[in-house]
Amino acid sequence: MSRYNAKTVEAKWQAVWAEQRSFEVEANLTLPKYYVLEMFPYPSGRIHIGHVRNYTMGDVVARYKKAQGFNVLHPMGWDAFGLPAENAARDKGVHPADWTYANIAHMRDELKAMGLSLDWSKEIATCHPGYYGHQQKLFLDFFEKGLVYRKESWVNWDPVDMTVLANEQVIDGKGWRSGAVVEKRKLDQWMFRISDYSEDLLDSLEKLDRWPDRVRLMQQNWIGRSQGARISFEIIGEDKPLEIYTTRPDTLFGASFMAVSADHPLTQRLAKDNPAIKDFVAECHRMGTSEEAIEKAEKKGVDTGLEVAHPFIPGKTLPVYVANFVLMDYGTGAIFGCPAHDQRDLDFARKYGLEVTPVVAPDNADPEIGDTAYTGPGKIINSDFLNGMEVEAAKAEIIRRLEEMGKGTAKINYRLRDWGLSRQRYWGCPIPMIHCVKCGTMPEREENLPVKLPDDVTFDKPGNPLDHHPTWKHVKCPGCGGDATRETDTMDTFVDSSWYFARFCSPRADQPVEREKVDYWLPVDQYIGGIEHAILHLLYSRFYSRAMKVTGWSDIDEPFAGLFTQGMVTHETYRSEKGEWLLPEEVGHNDAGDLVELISGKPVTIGGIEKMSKSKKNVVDPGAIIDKFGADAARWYVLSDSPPDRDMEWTDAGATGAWRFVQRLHRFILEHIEAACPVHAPEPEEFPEAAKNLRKSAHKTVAKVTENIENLHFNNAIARIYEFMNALGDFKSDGTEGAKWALREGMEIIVNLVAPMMPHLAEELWQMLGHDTILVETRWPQAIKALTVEDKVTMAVQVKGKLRATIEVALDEQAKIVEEIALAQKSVQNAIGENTIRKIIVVPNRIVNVVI
RNA sequence: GCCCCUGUGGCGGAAUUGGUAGACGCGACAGACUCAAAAUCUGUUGUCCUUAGGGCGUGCCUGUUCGAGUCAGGCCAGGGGCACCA
Repeated sequence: MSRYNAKTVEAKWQAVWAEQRSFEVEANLTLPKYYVLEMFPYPSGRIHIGHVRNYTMGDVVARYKKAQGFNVLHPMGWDAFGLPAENAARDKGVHPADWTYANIAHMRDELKAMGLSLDWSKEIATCHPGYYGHQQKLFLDFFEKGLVYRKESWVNWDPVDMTVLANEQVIDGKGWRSGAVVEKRKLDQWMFRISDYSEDLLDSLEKLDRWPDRVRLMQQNWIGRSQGARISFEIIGEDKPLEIYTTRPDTLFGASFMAVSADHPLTQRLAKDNPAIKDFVAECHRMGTSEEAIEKAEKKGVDTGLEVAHPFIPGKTLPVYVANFVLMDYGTGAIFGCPAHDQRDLDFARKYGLEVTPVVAPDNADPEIGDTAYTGPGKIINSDFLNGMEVEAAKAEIIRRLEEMGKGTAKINYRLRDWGLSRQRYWGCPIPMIHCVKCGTMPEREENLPVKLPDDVTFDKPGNPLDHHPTWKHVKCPGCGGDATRETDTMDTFVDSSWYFARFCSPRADQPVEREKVDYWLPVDQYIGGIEHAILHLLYSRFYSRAMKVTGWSDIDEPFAGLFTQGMVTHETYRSEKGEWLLPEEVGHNDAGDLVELISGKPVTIGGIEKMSKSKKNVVDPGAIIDKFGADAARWYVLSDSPPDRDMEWTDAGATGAWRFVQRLHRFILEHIEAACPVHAPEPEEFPEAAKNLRKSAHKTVAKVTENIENLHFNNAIARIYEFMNALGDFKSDGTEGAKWALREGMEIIVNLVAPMMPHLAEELWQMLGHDTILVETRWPQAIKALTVEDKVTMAVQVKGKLRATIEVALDEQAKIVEEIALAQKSVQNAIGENTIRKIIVVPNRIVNVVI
């Protein structure tokens, strides 16, 4: 018998779909639309299992929705700007564009081999001027509406390579290539005013009811709305007060010091003639720019010698410190320290011998403070007029008093900062601005868009190639026509991915988007991607859709109506003797069974199981899997083994099981087609008992699989299909018309249910079943309700919560009768023994619990 | 450090959302077919008590409940994000 040949069959159906343009769609107001989108990939060179998982999930949804009669938009593109292309240019001497387009070509072939229902006619790449030119247009529109501005902000500076480093390029405070200690440096940078939308971005999370709760929670915490107070402290001997922000004004009587940021104007002024402060500020600037680095550093400070007056305790003064844990970007860049009720303040106070006065007493607990600050609720003590109040009441009262005195006010603060989009790199979208000595910073004229990247660049010098290009930046000012220079910074690649979903609606339009198209297709109905994008990418995209509304490009606030965050695909990490990351295929076992580097035979260290990432090289090439077992088996495997929202560790064993199922289903249809009735035969009047049961099983499966796919529980859908396959295998036909008909029905149903996951095999089987239509144009099966309900149920009988028997009763049987049957069981009687029955709980159709 | 998530057999996981823990798959073991292997098929497979029948069992500890994998509180372990990786 011929075995199923995945390779030829898959190629055959891919050709058919391409020829029939099965997945190319146009906006059509007479049809209900459904927009399925998976996060587009970075063209790193080859697809990895994470992509296979992500795109298979999206494909199942897309094919399922199409079978449900929706007009489905399912596009694909490339997040093609970014650092790795420049690294390749430096390391291998390849031009970033050549490297990127070669990678795209290879990965496109790989994706096509997966048989995804993508509309390839809508493919876009963000590094193409046809894309980024429109991004520049959007930037200019945003600039005109005041959504973009320029501000000095901090970057990681490598003093040896004379270049700006990304956070991931800073390892233990040192540059990854030079090894030099990284400094913070201030540069003029372009910013988006995302913080203007803090409140809206926060409040609108409520409406995103098809987003995972955890993502909404993460965004909520990220935006970080806090209700607090601004308080001004009089600095002794100074005219201007010190403004602070606090979320705990109720602890003001426990204040023992003030702390200001190293970047606070007061600090900068004092540093001029105080070497100790100057040195300390310099030390702070040697810390990285990441919040993690700042939080993990030892809490340190330096006394400025200044003192402030306590607003409520006459004669009491507090010393002012410059401290490394106070952020200039948050609040006012200055705080009061209340060590008893804030851990950082406590660490700091212990280090510098500052006083620790508890002012909140937890109920029935000793307010003695050791090494742990008390941050819980309680009653206020040691605080004059606040004594005896609960924390919340005390906050309100002290703000009222401060307002009376004109020394403070209630203030809502957000943690969310404006989005710095400037990057000092070549391989990104040029910022279309021009600096003129006379006119200042001017937007480029629209007719000059796109501002294209120059091709002739070199990466042999440190710094930004655009900056040392001989001619590119020298232009005439669009205002006065005089000599001027182009902005040489390019945009953060998050900008590219903040509107690509809108561009897909009209990917070849000569403006960023066409209104009718985005009005029809947006928002994305189901967006699928990694949880690692839970905050930044999704938040930036939400901001972008608001900004595009302000500039008239669309009318939606929220770009993604439904979001699904798939778990990451993880894999062990490997390092060579020298500490370099190694790909799994570079690693193997030697004769002695030790893990070694295959080329050199040198030992390999196994690291943790971590998210697959380019930088750690712990990636698996799925090409080999597809080559060996076919795309259908690979798709089936990534869906079957783990719940889609959880992390999945790649193992080779699972793929074999999927492959076996492909064979089993194919063989079953092949061997049983003769035993089934002809295609489109009319339904007979009578069914033998076994056929009735098969039909019940089939229709229950349809109902469950439909529900599972709706909820994206693909692993459960597959388990149900396996169960039905087992039922089909167990079916004994008696040769009657009813049996033949039920067998065909079962076979057709399983082929339909399997189709979104294994589309090639399903098409092939559909044809074998005698159909001359193709499955991608076939409607999803409907479960017959009457066949999905049973008239009998099995109920569990517990005595004192322990299972003692199971009983079979009629569906929705009266509680009294159920009790009788339950108590009649011998094992139940044994368990009850001499005890008296106190109560019997009957949960209909589920369980009986006899309480003794 | 801060925020979020996860923890169930040898393994991936299921559990009608508080109601029979371990569906389905992988692996393993035994058998059938075969000269043999592969493939396929059948059966067994949480654990302990030699069996009948029971005991124990969802990271750990406490609690709520007739009943807890599921809810609450406290721990432990692993993972993700922390604003210039994408």
